[in-house]
Amino acid sequence: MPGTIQSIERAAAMLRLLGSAGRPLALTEIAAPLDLPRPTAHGILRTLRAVGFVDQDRDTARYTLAAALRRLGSEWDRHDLRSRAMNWADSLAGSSGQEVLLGMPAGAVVELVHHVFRPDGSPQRLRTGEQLPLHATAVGRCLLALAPIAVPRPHELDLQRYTGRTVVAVGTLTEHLAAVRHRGWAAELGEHRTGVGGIAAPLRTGGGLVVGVLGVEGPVEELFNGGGTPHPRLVEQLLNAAREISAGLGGSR
Amino acid sequence: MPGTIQSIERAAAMLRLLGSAGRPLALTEIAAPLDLPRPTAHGILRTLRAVGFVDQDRDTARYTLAAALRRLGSEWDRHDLRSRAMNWADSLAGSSGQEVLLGMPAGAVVELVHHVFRPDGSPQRLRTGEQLPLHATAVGRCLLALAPIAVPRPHELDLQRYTGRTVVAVGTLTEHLAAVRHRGWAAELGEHRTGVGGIAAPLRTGGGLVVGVLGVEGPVEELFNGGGTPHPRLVEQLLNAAREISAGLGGSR
DNA sequence: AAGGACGTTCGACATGGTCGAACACAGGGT
DNA sequence: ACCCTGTGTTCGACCATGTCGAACGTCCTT
Repeated sequence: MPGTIQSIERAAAMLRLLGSAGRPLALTEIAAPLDLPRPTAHGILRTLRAVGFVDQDRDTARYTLAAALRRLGSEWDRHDLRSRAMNWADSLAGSSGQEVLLGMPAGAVVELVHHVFRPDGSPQRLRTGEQLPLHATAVGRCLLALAPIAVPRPHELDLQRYTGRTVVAVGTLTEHLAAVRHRGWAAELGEHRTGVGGIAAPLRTGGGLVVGVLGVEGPVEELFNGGGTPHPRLVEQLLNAAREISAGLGGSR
Repeated sequence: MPGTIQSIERAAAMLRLLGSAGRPLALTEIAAPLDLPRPTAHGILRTLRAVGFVDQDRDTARYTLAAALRRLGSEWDRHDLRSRAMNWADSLAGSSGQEVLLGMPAGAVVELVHHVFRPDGSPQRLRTGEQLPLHATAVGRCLLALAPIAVPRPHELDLQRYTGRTVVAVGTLTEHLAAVRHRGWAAELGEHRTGVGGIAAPLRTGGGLVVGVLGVEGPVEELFNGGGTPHPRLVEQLLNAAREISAGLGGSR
């Protein structure tokens, strides 16, 4: 049974030490707890600095963990959510007959991290990476209402008009968001693209934190009945998928 | 000028690759882009797995970034906030003449990551690490109102009574939280400890995310006037310090 | 059954990592 | 001003450790 690579183990121990320290550490404060000679510790730190995992303060010569390590984690968050949700998203497109969107908050927009084509073979464009307005889409509304910390507040948004139906009054939008909070899901009828509507439900991790949103999008007349209410079966399918995905993230609805 | 440690550089490159991949990767999918022979790549992965930075799926043998890397980042978040806020917290204790608390959400409580003594030389105990109830303290109220995603909802809390003034009705608490949202800061008069009150303001990162809370605590009669309203100058000092800390976190009020 | 792809182990070997000695610099004390 | 101490960094001898070709075992496809 082959062993492990000592220098890599030492580097990892160093990163853990820096991660759990309450402040930037000096070389001797790193070498001593790890029982390493100073030049050995210095060589490892120099390498970690070169690869961008550790920063060194120019004046004090003290070392801290670098932001690159944090970025490593959040990039993985995005892909982690995608990999955990895509099977359910695919399945939802099949059962609903509509296209399905998986989104995450990204500043003043919602960014699609996964997109499933409407399964009718019609010509479609892959929308992964697309950024949608928060106020005029169901996925965006869902985040505005249920992840208010992760996105700007309604009055901070540039409420641009996309169609004749787009809500651009803060007061009206705020009322809609209150309804979303009450129901637990969001809806939108032709506000972003004429004739196209959507519904959306939040994805939560443990502790209830909303980290993403699952949405169904399609022609208004297929998603909604005459009174502007989505078909109950469709809402049920959406909420069920969102619930399953959330459970897989350590959360629930 | 000495060089860097090759094996550590290779390990870092591997972590970056796994971090930016959209899915778990097989050994060959890791070795090829890095131009490493498979046994070399395997040795590095085996080590990264041993130190807890990489996970390997038992069935598929594919590799992914491990949660330990994410934890490294969030531990640093705690200490990062502390190091960025402590100067302002110290200064606020000096200008207000009261003890100052710096807290972060921690499940169903707010945990103090920094505590500044009341600067009058009276006997005091260091409270760093102490966990305070969300519903009965100003720092907790602030998180309940302004970081609702990071903490449980009011009706999910165990509304324990600490003094005769503690609010233990969900409805009343919810009204208080609405007032906090309206004002942008929280207050508490003798609800956690008899005769002791506090006020608190949120600390935000870029995007408005509330990640912590700054609070002032002291005798009720020193912080509040007869009508139960905090002295305006004290609120101003608190909000100014919170604003400065938030700016340093890439955020604003 | 044969072949190919891939994860993992083995072990020879050479090179890359280690680390004692030395240097440079800063700060404090006399 | 000089000396001492502490600490970050460099140098280079040396050998231990990391590398990697060959081989093995497993799984999948034809």
